[in-house]
Amino acid sequence: MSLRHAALGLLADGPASGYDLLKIFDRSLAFIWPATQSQLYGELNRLADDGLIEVSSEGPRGRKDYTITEQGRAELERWITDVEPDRIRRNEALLRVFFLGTVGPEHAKAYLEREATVHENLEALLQTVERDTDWDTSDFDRYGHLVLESGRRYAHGQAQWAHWAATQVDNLETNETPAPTR
Amino acid sequence: MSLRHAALGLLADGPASGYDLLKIFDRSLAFIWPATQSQLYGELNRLADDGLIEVSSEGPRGRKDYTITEQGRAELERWITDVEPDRIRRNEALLRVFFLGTVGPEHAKAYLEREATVHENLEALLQTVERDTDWDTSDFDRYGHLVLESGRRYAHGQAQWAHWAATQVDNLETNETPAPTR
DNA sequence: CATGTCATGTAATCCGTTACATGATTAC
DNA sequence: GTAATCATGTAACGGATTACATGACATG
Repeated sequence: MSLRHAALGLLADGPASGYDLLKIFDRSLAFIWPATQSQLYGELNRLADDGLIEVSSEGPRGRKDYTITEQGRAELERWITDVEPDRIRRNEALLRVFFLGTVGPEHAKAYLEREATVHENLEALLQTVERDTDWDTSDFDRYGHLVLESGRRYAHGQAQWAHWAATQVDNLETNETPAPTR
Repeated sequence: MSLRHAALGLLADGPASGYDLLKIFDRSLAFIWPATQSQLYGELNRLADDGLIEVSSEGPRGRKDYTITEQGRAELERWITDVEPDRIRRNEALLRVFFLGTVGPEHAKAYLEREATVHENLEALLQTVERDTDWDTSDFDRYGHLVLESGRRYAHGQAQWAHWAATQVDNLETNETPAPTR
């Protein structure tokens, strides 16, 4: 139930509509926790039903501004400090690596070099975002900045790993017991 | 549909039953692509219905050994080389970081140090697995070894990041425009 | 007045998790 | 004979994705 708490967390920074939250999602949380429009609107209704947020004003075009309640703040803190995070890290790109033996060394190396490029591009993108953003406007942005740095390091590390892994392929395929050099 | 291809990939290494695959999952793919028993058995039936695998022998206790078909091998290769991997990387622990401003600097630092510890433990665990495993028995294991190294580097990097992030908290909270030192 | 943006909602489908159910065979 | 392990399956539920639907308001 993380989307629930993501929405709650955004509303802890101030009132907003579903539409507002969606835009914030797309340029921040989406990297770490994507959410679709349907999903968000549904969750906001459920949060309101449960008293964790409430409609604080209604605007034109059916707009509803939500405000977090005391109960909502308590639930958010509980979630952050008392609930052990789920450590599941599904990764389709790494899953494929297990099976690279079935496509032959050339395809395998090409796959790994492509992974390197993808992550180099990601690192470059994150660096651009880092430069072009004012990180000092809210707690949300200040802490978001730390998350971005985590992503940058991850992208950098994965790119390096992929280059290294590509150099290992020939060792693996010739079946000389590898003792791989890190 | 990654579980589908994960099962296909395991069967590319040789025939096995759902029960066998489940055990292999638990000590290899589960880190990157967890799957439950129900899910696997269901998927194997669907793969057989679609002609990508077939029951090659039936043993005691209703055991069914599956073998990958030519069609299945073709589909596996197509998936690895032609299908762009999904890049979604949901991470509940990092999601919480966005909201650390709501719990105060002490809780925030404690949270980040705990993340550091968790990842240090993970790195240690992966190092143990690395030492205690014979990686040279199949292509699956040889390439799995590369995946493990990716995980080890990730755990190491996240731990370092978390320590660094913890040192940044005071800067952020005193609202001195940070210019954080990497 | 037409197009774009704002704004919310519903329905179908798929994937994943949890729990339950059942029975055969092996080892002590 | 009874407990552990082998072995497969079903059902209920919840979360996520995609597609569809609808309409108000603003801009040129």
